[in-house]
Amino acid sequence: MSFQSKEPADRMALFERRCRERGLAMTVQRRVVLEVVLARGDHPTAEQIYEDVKLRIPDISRTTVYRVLDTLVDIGVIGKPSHFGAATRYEPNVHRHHHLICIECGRVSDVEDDETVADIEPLMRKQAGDFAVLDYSIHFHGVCSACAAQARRGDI
Amino acid sequence: MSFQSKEPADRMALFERRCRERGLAMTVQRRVVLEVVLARGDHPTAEQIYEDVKLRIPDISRTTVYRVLDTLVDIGVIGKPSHFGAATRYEPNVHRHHHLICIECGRVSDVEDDETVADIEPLMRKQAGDFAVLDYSIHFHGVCSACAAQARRGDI
DNA sequence: GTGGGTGCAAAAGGTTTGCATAGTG
DNA sequence: CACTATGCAAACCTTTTGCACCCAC
Repeated sequence: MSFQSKEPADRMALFERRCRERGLAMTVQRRVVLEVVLARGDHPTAEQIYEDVKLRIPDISRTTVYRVLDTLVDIGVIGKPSHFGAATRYEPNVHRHHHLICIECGRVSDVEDDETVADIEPLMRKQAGDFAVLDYSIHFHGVCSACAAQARRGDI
Repeated sequence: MSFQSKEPADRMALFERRCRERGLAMTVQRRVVLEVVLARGDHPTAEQIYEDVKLRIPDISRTTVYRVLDTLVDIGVIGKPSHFGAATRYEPNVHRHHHLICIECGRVSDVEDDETVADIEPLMRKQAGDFAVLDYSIHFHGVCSACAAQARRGDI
């Protein structure tokens, strides 16, 4: 598990390295979008990033911001919080439970919380600080048995 | 922490009770949308639910499905997995970390994982089963200090 | 009968795509 | 100079809103 420094300068160096490795052009747009994301401490949406970038590149297009963000996530220089995809999902389960999310096929399945609660309860208190934690939900990312079997058969 | 049975019959009884308590009409649409969500073991999108419901109520409108789903979540008879909202978000953080999500203002902040990993590692293995867990991320839901302060001042 | 619920159509986000142009390596 | 990345416009997908009609209570 390689820890990546959050220092903008280091991250920018990582960005340049990754671009060279993959033969990607280091355009002004990519550089500025990355700088903007690093400069914000929060979790901005594409639109918020677009607004910030426009201050420095007034003629940039929204499309470019979307494409650049995708690229930056692909090469691992910025992150994208775990999401179930574009559309809202619904589920029969109304009590505390967690999710297994297959990174291959996207299928989501439930994990009951049961005795796990005991493991996390102290963590909830610890993480609280000045944030009052009321509940939590864990997203487990991995490969489901179906996709693993498929990969084993060589379909990759 | 009240545990709600997932048995369709029980859930339907709960639905009827909640509707009566709140003076909500028990329409065919609400009943069928609920039945459809309970009948599916997965985490369907509104569109998938709409398709299923249309088999039984061919003239139902998409709008109604959206509105009914909202209502069913409100009265707690179905769930909606934790989501950061409509738009995709991006973040500087690329290593394992978790999120505090304020249920009042929607602001998201990071929680470093650090020693927490040790607490969860056995859980990752335990939950695995035939699902190969590669990573996980915890969403903590609660009230941030700013919103708590605001509530204390009576702005609720 | 009355008020909340539904259906329709239109609009409002958010994101993606096709194609011509511009800029990087 | 070649090829990739960008910009524009239009399309697409998901969700919300306003308004008239309908039906459960």
